[in-house]
Amino acid sequence: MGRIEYKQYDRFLLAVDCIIFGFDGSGLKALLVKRGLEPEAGKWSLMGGFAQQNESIDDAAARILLNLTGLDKIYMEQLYCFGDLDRDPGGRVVSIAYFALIKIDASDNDKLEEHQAKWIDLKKLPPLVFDHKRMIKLAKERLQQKVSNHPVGFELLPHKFTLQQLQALYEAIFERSFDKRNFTRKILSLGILQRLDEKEKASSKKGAFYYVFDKKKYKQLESEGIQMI
Amino acid sequence: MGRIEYKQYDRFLLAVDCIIFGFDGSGLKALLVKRGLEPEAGKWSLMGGFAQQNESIDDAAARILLNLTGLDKIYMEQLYCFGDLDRDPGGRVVSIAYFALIKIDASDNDKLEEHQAKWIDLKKLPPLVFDHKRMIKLAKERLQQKVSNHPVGFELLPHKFTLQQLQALYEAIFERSFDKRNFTRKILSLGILQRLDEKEKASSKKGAFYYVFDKKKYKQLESEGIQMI
DNA sequence: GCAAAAGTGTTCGTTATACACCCATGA
DNA sequence: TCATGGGTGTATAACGAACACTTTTGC
Repeated sequence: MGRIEYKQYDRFLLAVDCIIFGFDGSGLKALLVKRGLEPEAGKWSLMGGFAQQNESIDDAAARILLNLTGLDKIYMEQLYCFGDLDRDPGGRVVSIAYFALIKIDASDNDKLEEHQAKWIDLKKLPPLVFDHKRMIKLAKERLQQKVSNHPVGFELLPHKFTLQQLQALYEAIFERSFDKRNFTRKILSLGILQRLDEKEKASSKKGAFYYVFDKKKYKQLESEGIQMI
Repeated sequence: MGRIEYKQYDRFLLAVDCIIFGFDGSGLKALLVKRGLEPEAGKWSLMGGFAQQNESIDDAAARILLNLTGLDKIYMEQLYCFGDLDRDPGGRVVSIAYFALIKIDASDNDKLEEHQAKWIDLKKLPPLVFDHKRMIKLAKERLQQKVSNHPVGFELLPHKFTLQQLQALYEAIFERSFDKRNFTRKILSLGILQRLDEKEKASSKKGAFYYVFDKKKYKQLESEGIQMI
């Protein structure tokens, strides 16, 4: 069985664009770069690149993320394939968008500078090339949906975090506020948080307990379908 | 701004594969064809084809669906992009899967025969080429999710239908049974069904009222986020 | 001792679930 | 008149939403 059967069909450039989310304690942020390629070079853009024949699309996405952030083994999920005729004025390019969740201070600053990358609050997005704003919008909706049913939000927080940080994250993702008592009760009742003896003392005199996410307990629940919010 | 900037990058064959769902009153069905192309010609397969440069990916999906069923303006949604290296032994092909919901008796039978297409119960799937079984599995999960929040199930039923038909559809999609009284109350409370004066008399002596889906009422609710099940 | 954030319970309304009988009709 | 599927109500449990005060401690 050869690899020649399909030669008469059209071939496409495949871009992979990454919506990289981060959280710094206040707003939800996306990591944007200054586009290095014509057309539209110098404009704000998602980090992207072209897929190569010798890698899967998932691998291409991981490569592009690694290239920008120096990070590996990151939570990443395919978002959508954008295939409109005229989405890229530089040519017929079909783009497969991925979204990633990273700890905002874990990435390699030298690499970020290389690409003139910046964390930009989702509420203050500058004009973006092509259909990248639409991609971010869709990614945010998917993140909301995802985080409602799966504890992926922890990917955006430091290893240990306070309940207030967690709540601030949810409030940033959903752009609404939650009642502190209800939120705490709900989250703790899931049984996937483990309280440490250690307290965060920087932001209050009393100090707030740190928690860590207990992946083992979560895995038990995952199959049953968890309701986070 | 020319269309030459990207010429040094790899190009890909893009397949579009359609998971076409139908419902015949008992089980949930998928429309499968005998593959007409090497490799694996003659094996059961999803209906698919290659995308062309002069059409959007969405248009390619619509073209492929039309080609098989003769149907147009069908509920269709992009499912996922499958991009593993070795998913198609005939070559490096990235496939974008779409799922469609059609009324099972609306399609053009001549066209179905041309492609040796058959409606096959999802619980009795034969071996399928490539990763098509995985595509169907994912499509079913997405359908369940979709139908929980949006009244797309109506796309699978005749224009007028009884509550029992609707319940049977939901039971087929979710592979579980619902309590008749609770189901009826829930569905009617949404206010998107309109009862006709007409009854279906074939399957009972008393006869069951026909309902139609009131799209206008639904559109009002849609933005708020509806909870179907 | 006071300012500032942490932590904690109760009430109420809504929603989901479980469950069984009468109705209308054609044969 | 009886067999068949159609149609309907109620009681209980679970969950989500609203709401305010006490605790700790560094200054």
